[in-house]
Amino acid sequence: MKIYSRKAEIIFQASQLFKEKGYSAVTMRDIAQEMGIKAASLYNHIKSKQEILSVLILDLAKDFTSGMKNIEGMKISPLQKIEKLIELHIDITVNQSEALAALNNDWMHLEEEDLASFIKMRENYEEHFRNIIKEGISIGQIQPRHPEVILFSILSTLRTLYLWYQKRGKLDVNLLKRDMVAVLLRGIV
Amino acid sequence: MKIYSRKAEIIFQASQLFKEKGYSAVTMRDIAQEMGIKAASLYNHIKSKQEILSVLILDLAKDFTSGMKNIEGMKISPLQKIEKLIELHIDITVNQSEALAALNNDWMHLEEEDLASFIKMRENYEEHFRNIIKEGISIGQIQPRHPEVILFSILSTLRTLYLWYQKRGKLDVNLLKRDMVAVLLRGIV
DNA sequence: ATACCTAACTAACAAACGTTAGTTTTGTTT
DNA sequence: AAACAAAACTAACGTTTGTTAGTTAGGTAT
Repeated sequence: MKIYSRKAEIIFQASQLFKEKGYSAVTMRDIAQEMGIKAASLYNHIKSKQEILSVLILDLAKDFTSGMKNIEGMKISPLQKIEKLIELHIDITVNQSEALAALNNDWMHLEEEDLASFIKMRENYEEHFRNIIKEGISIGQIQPRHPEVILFSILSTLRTLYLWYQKRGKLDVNLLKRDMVAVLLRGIV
Repeated sequence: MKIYSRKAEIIFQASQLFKEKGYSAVTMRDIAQEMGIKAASLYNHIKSKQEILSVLILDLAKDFTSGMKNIEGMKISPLQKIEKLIELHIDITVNQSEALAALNNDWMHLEEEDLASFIKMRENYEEHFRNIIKEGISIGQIQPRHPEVILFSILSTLRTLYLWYQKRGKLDVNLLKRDMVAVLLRGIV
């Protein structure tokens, strides 16, 4: 992870602490200690603790949104789109697991417009995902089960993959993608 | 939810707040307000904020442990055991979603022996689950894929079911069990 | 040298935190 | 009516919280 500005460095260190203990349990003094400086010095680079959370979550949410837009524009089948979405989540898990943890666990600590904007983006993302599933069902490519159950079972696995990916010795990404697609789409029986 | 003692009532109200904002973001004054009393009054019934978390998480962890023990003792196939485990998780989701949220999100805020004891119970639970999967593979009842990937995809879905169950209008439990078993075991394709 | 910017520092603030001590209210039992 | 236990209260404590203000050290450009 190459870091260019002092601000980005702070946000990165903070994200690691957020991942471990959650936003509310991490203090500005914790973050400062990780940087080897005093808490007050952080404010030469960032506006507030809240700004750190906001940058982490909203930037990542935009990545998901643009990833979805990109995949939707492809001329491939619904099932292939779902495969691409699985790969998108895995790439993000591998490269930005700390921000992903914040997005998953601490989004409710965003304030005002940031909170509203995040919720909107998430609803929008799920809506597009659901439509791909529905289309897959309508052309007989996906089993005619409640789309909501399918959407949820895929998303909940992908969203919490970061918890598990680190624990089990960081296996090969391409292998992981293959296995994940197989298990999520074709089941285990 | 029938509540018998004042202490249980406090723990229940606290669990609802923990589910919304997480343990660290909830103050004793928040809990007191929910009870219609002052924060200091809580201490007539509980020892500490930490005790609330400990009761919530460890009691539920014991439910999982005893549920697993019960299912393991049944004279049924590995696949049927997994079905029973899925049903166990769904029952707990429906009846104790608040405690489940605490167990999922705030276990790391347990202290000392409680933390150690929780981690041990969780590792033990996963170990038994994994063994059932492995046995299913060895007798050809489950596809010969990495057991870890199967375990994770099932568990991550079941563990976060509480987030989704409330949102989508509390559908019938038996229907949910049937759909969940179908999607998790037989896939969507 | 001068000025200037970056990034650290010390010191402090007001608010919020979990918790304790001691007291009063409330409702039930004798 | 007196006694008792349960459960509330007020007041306060020592810490920790996010944050601000003003200052200082180190490097770069004029």
